[in-house]
Amino acid sequence: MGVQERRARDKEVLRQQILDAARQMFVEEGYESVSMRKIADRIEYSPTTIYLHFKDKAEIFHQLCEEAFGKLAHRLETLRRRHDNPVDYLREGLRAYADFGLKNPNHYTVAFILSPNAAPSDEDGYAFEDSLGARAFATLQSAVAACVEAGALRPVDVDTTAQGLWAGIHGVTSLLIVHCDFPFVAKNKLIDHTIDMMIQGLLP
Amino acid sequence: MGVQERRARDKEVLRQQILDAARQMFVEEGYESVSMRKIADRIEYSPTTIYLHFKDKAEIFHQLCEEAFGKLAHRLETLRRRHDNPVDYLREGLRAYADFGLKNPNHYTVAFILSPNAAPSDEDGYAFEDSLGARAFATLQSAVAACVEAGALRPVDVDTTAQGLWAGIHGVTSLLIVHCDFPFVAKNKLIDHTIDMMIQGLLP
Amino acid sequence: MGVQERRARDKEVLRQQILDAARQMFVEEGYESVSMRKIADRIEYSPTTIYLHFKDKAEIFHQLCEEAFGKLAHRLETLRRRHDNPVDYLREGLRAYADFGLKNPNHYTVAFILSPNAAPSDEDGYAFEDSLGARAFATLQSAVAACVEAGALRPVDVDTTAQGLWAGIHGVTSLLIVHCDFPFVAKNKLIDHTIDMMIQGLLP
Amino acid sequence: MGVQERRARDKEVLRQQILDAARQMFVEEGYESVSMRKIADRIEYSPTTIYLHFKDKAEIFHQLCEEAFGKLAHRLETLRRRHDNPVDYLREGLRAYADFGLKNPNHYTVAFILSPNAAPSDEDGYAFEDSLGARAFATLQSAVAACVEAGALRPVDVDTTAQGLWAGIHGVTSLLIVHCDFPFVAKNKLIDHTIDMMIQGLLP
DNA sequence: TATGAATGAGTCTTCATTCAT
DNA sequence: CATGAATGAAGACTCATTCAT
Repeated sequence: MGVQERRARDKEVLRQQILDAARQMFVEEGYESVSMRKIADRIEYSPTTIYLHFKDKAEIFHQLCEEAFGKLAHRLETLRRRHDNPVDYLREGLRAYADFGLKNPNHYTVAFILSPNAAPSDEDGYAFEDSLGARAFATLQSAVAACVEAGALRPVDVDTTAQGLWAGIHGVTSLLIVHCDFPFVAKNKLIDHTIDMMIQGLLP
Repeated sequence: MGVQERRARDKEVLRQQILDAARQMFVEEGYESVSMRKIADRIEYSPTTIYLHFKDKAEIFHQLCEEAFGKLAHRLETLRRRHDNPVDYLREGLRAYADFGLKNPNHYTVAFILSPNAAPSDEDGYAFEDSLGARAFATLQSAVAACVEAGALRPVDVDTTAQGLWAGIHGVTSLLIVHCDFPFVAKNKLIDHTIDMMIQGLLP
Repeated sequence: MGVQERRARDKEVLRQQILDAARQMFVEEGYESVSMRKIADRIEYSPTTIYLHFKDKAEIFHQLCEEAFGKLAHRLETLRRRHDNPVDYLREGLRAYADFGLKNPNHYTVAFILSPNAAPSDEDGYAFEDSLGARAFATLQSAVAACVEAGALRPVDVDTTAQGLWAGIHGVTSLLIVHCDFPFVAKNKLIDHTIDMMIQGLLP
Repeated sequence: MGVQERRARDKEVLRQQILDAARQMFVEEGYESVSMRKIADRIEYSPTTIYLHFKDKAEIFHQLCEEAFGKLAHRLETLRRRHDNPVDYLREGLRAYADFGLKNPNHYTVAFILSPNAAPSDEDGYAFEDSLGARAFATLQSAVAACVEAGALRPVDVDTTAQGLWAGIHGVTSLLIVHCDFPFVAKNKLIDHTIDMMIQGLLP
């Protein structure tokens, strides 16, 4: 029995090795330029072995996305439980989103910056709607709704506003990650200012 | 001498033919999926011929990017001349930026979305800072400055604000390009709302 | 001992499962397209397990061929017992031969149509002469001899005639199998006509 | 000018080298077992080079078929011009068919024995009906028709009879080629006997 | 100037098979 | 008896690129 357990653990370890290598490489080189061979080389296994763990390249990619989405969704949900004031939660949620991205730039890049178009997901019908990404976004959306209902924000359209806020915070996050050489002002200052600017514009 | 001139002209014509074909194909299929052979097929020349005009695929692409950013910069500068009210100009400039991205999704992707590390250009990476893209950003920056000086905006920090606005508009633009499967509200609505939200938050 | 027996029985059952799955797949997809993995998938065992029962793919196939030819030989011998009139038997035997081929096209193809050199069996090539296929041919030969002895056919050379008849019936069978896209007249009509033509030409 | 000519000749030579190698290998190993790599190895060129001359493996195969069909059709048509008596022509045509196969066993094998199913010919819609093979068969068909019209044969169905005759002669030919180890009676004897048997059975 | 021929390296993926368990 | 993990070799095919002409 100990044998089976160790095997399962070994398998999981290798699976994670593959995912780690792939995530890093996708970020470094982009989806198309990463090949199964290169991933295999990096982890020092044969290409065939990868196919024992993942159906194909697209599956690896999608798995990485879900992983990142899941982490983020979890964090946002945890945060919500800690806040009574909806606007505070909105602000903190956006802040947490950016922090998550900056602390997990590889995960963030794969899930949000690289095109899902990159991974064709043929018949699979990998739909953003069904993913954990959608769940993360839903959290934001309901936060906006709560604010509007509470009269804490102008009576704006909830969908549009939620998407606009997401766009804004994604913008800062991705610029800071991708164009890390650009002479940005201090990260925190920029993030806070951007959030302020948006929320300020939504107040009654 | 007439002969030499005609030759030079012919050469330039073919060069443009290549760029035209490539531009269209990059938009349609993305950088990685376009091959020299396919470009050659499209213009009905041999692949070898392309190498007489461009060092490699990256050079073609780089050229197209500069071309596109040049247009953007030019457009922003033109816009400026048409606007007296600095806030109006700011709004229109941001709008033009987003429009540009949506019309040139692949150029935008390579220049702004993807990591410069991942960028295909051979030796040096596509350096955003040196490009015409930087010139476009400078225009935005001076627009913000103008607003503040005119008292049309709160006395915010110009750099931070300009970068925040850029982040916001980049966020919408890139989300719309990359996550085109996401059920966004109407593109124009989302863009306008995002711009409004930010500028509203900056008014005195 | 009961345990050993049950084990032996289980083993035989699995062996038959493998053969059944393989037989069907060879018919459906052809020799080359069937892989050990696919067979294993079909019977829901691991690929490795198959190797406990068969040396390799060729052995499975060889086994299936012998099985099939055994059936053909058996059928021809059964037919013989049912017929008094030697010419009737000859006719029915040829008919049965063609039917057999059309029902087992892949086995027929490997055993009779393809070059023994091309045959997949490892070391020695699938030796027609040693197989049950040879036994089937022997039956045909003796049927011709019986006809001639009975004066039911012209006093032709038995060997030549048997080989000619075999050639003829093999011709129809293999054409129908291999050139299945050719606009043949109805299969049965063609087979019957060919048999008629040949036997008619042998009558006194 | 001489340069262009030599180039064209060189190209044709290489093309033939490829075809020759492929034909032999298809005969020796069967369609599936022959790979582009192996062909390339045999002619000592890189695999890529083959793709400069043929679209894919199937195209090579089809080309080989057409080549063989064409030769045969040509021979049959030449023969027809030499014969007045339709039954004589029929007999000689069948004889010529067998001779062709025995003298060009590789061509014959590829075109008639190996399955056209082997070469999938996807969208191409490679139809036997359009091929030179159809032309060869048409010659046989019209020979039968001529015999029947002239009253030299029984009033049999022309299509069925032509196909039956083809089947018969193909049977001898292919057996003699493929099972060259089988203790057949003398080749000519067997061929003649088979033809006799069939034609005899068709006489009035 | 333009090209046809050629290639080596690379793409994803599947194969039959082995080995330790 | 059965298997999960692993692999080296091979499959068809495409790539960017070079070289002689």
